[in-house]
Amino acid sequence: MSRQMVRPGGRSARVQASVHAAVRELVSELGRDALTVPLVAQRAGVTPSTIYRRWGDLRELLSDVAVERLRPDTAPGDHGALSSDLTAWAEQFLDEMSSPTGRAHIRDALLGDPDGGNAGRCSAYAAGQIDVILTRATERGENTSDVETVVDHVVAPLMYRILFRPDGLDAAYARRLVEGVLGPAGR
Amino acid sequence: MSRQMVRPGGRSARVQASVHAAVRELVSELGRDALTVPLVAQRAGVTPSTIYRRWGDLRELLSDVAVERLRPDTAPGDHGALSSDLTAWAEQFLDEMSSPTGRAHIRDALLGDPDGGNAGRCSAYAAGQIDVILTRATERGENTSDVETVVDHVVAPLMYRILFRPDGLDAAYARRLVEGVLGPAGR
DNA sequence: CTGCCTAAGGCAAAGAGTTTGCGTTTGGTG
DNA sequence: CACCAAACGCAAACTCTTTGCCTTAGGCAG
Repeated sequence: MSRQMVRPGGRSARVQASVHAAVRELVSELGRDALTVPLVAQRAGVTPSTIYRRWGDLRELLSDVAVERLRPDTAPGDHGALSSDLTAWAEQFLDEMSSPTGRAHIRDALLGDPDGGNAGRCSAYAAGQIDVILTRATERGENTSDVETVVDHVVAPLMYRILFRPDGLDAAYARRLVEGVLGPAGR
Repeated sequence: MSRQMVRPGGRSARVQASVHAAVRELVSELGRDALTVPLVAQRAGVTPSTIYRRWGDLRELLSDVAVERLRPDTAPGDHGALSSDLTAWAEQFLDEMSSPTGRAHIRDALLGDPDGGNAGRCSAYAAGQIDVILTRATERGENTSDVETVVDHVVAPLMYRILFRPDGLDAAYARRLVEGVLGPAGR
């Protein structure tokens, strides 16, 4: 239902853009909890029924918007070595995701997502970033792990704690996880 | 708002029990998506406003019920060795949690949970079970990891994949995770 | 370029769920 | 036993959601 095969151009695209923009504006103005479909519709200049028909309900709409905001907008930085690349990425990931708005986006993405497609997309974003880092390391001739291992040892613990135990998370924990997967010496 | 300091006995307790029971009945009869607050209220023999005032909304109520169902009802089995105890527990955990109803409970518990209290409770359940297993191993004289390590290396990957990538999960994966944390030889 | 065809949106009424004020019941407590 | 406040029931007001019907406007074939 989300990321639907809308007609690619014209009115459909305009409506989608305007609704997404309305959601972003209203979230920052009134806070996430104050949103309602009629409110978003009014700001976007459409009728509520349009939103209900396209997205089903508010949660799916928020899920759509959340996934977009979770998409990385830039390739991970190149610091010259696998261990620093991965550490920097993990620290930034934790920082972004563990903030109140980051957590809200993750929850939204997970929630309004009957088929799990949006959650899968989030996971793919992270895996993609890690793949870039590992590929770069391989090209340097470094000895790398594979993506799945890094997902299991770094992304999963970070995400688990963000979702289930938001307390006591800091950059040092992220660094420890990266050390754990590469070996203490940076391998 | 959930797990509130309700008056421990009398009517409040009866209402809570009857509402929880109504949720469980209706979920199994009509499916989770068909639930509404008025429906639950009718079955429970209370008025909708009672539910709204005690739980806030349907999601928080479902979160409450879900957490109860995620609570382990029995101590982890004793198979005589750490590696078999942990493997059996992980396999069962994956099996229960990755089923459609298990996933639904996890999602419900996470979703209707503004302050994260319910999610923390879920995590504590798993940590408690692992602690029992590790303590037993220590008493046997086995060389054990600590709970946090097992959470990071076993629970977190399982949960991450259940939530974000529900495909391709099987008992072998759970076994591999346990081997990873104990060492391939069972340590 | 023109004219169909259909997906998508607008509108408005009907339906359903949510919120709230007020009076009553009922545990807890001195 | 008497009091107090939490919790509940009731019902009205309100908001959100759903739905049928009509109009608009992309896309596409001729």
